Amino acid sequence: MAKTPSKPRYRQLADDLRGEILSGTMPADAFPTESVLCVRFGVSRFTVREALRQLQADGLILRRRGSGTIVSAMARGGALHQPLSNVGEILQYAADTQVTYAIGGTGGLPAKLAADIGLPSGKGWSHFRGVRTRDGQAAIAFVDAYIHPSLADAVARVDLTGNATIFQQLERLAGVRIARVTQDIQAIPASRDAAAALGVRPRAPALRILRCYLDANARVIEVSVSVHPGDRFAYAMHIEVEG
Amino acid sequence: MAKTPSKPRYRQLADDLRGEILSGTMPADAFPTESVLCVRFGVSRFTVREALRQLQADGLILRRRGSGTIVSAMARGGALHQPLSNVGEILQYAADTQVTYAIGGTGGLPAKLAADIGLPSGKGWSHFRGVRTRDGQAAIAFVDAYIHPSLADAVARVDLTGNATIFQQLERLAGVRIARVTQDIQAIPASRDAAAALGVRPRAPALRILRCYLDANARVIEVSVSVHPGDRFAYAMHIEVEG
DNA sequence: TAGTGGTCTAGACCACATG
DNA sequence: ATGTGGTCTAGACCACTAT
Repeated sequence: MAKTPSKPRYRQLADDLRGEILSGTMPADAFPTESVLCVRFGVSRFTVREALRQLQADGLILRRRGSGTIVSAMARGGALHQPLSNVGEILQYAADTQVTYAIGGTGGLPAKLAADIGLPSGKGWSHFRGVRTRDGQAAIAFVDAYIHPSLADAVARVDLTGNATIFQQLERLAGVRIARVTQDIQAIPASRDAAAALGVRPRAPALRILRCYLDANARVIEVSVSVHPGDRFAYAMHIEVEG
Repeated sequence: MAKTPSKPRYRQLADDLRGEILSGTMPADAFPTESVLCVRFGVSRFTVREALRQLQADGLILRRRGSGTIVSAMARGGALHQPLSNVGEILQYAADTQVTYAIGGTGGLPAKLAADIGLPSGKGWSHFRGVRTRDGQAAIAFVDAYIHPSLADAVARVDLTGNATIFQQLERLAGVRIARVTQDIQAIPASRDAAAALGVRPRAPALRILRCYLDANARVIEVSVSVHPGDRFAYAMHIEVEG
């Protein structure tokens, strides 16, 4: 046997249902009732509701008290929009993109960046700089990443080319676990460096996403600044309103 | 008695704890245990966990199996960042901002906008155009909003000045309930109209947020396009990584 | 080992939408 | 009136962290 991390049952159930929805097996207007799912899968209502909560957060289903559950129209929607924003996926549009990093040495955080996130500049942060592309097309992101000094040994083993994000590699190499990510999104004029890397005019409108990756103790493990060309990149998300 | 919407107990509990956290009454490193909260508030563990789930989604607390619950460092953080992103609040930074709308008549959705969201242009959509300001300071948003034709009668009663969002008013006036909001965030050059309203150069970097407000049946009730000046506006959010 | 949060059960009552 | 999803209880066992 391979390793079996023993997924919780509600997650397994959610995965099953997600498969049925995305493959089109599930009729859009006749999603099973909670009680039906209970008997069909032999689990309690708690487990069913926990699974459905995940699917709802993923934007796959809509639920209404008294009325029932339906499959979201967008879930089967065509190729244009893919507004699926798993809490995890939102960070790893990496699946079909590739990145190439160069090592930028170690030092303190840039003063302006440190001020923005309310951290001392410090010293010993590892710096990477890279470009993310999609299928060999034009670049979609110019990225600066700064890794906490305590992870310097893991940094030496980071793969500089591929499609994994740095924080994913850190989780594997250094045994840290990211518990929360903060994002700060702003429109800025592209810097000379970014413009050159992205193939746009200097000062062209660009989307800057400043991310802080926190571990379970609220310590900042990584800080990244992604600059995206305004005409080639949009950040899609959706929000469920409280029931 | 005034109306008592009878909030669920887990929400009441969440509000109480949120108050303690934000006021600083709660010691950051000694957040009560689930079992302690059960006896202190006389509720079951389910109710406590449901409340804590809300606080966690709001970014106020961090939880770890075996270890316990702690108050997020940012929760007491200074004035600079206020990364609180209630699922609901994320849309209504309206609390301390004011808006002034003008009626733009009725008609079809602009062709380009309709194409972006995959909707037919249609006809009979009500159009508003306005500016949102913060405390009389410079404008922070130039907004175009389009309301679904079926709500035309409610539109006539919309308050054009104040700090409520249009979709909040529609919920009250037309009895519709917004179940989901999709957002599409992009950097664009400010149009002439937007630049004039926001007091920036034409073609200056601006943040465009395209929102679709969906009801429980996944019907698009409202479409809004907000243009924010890049140098005065940042969109802050945070993401909890799955446990 | 003791205590934490994570998963799960088997019930119950309620608010709400639909026929 | 029936059935839906939303709230809530009182238990239980488990995985994990800390000591």
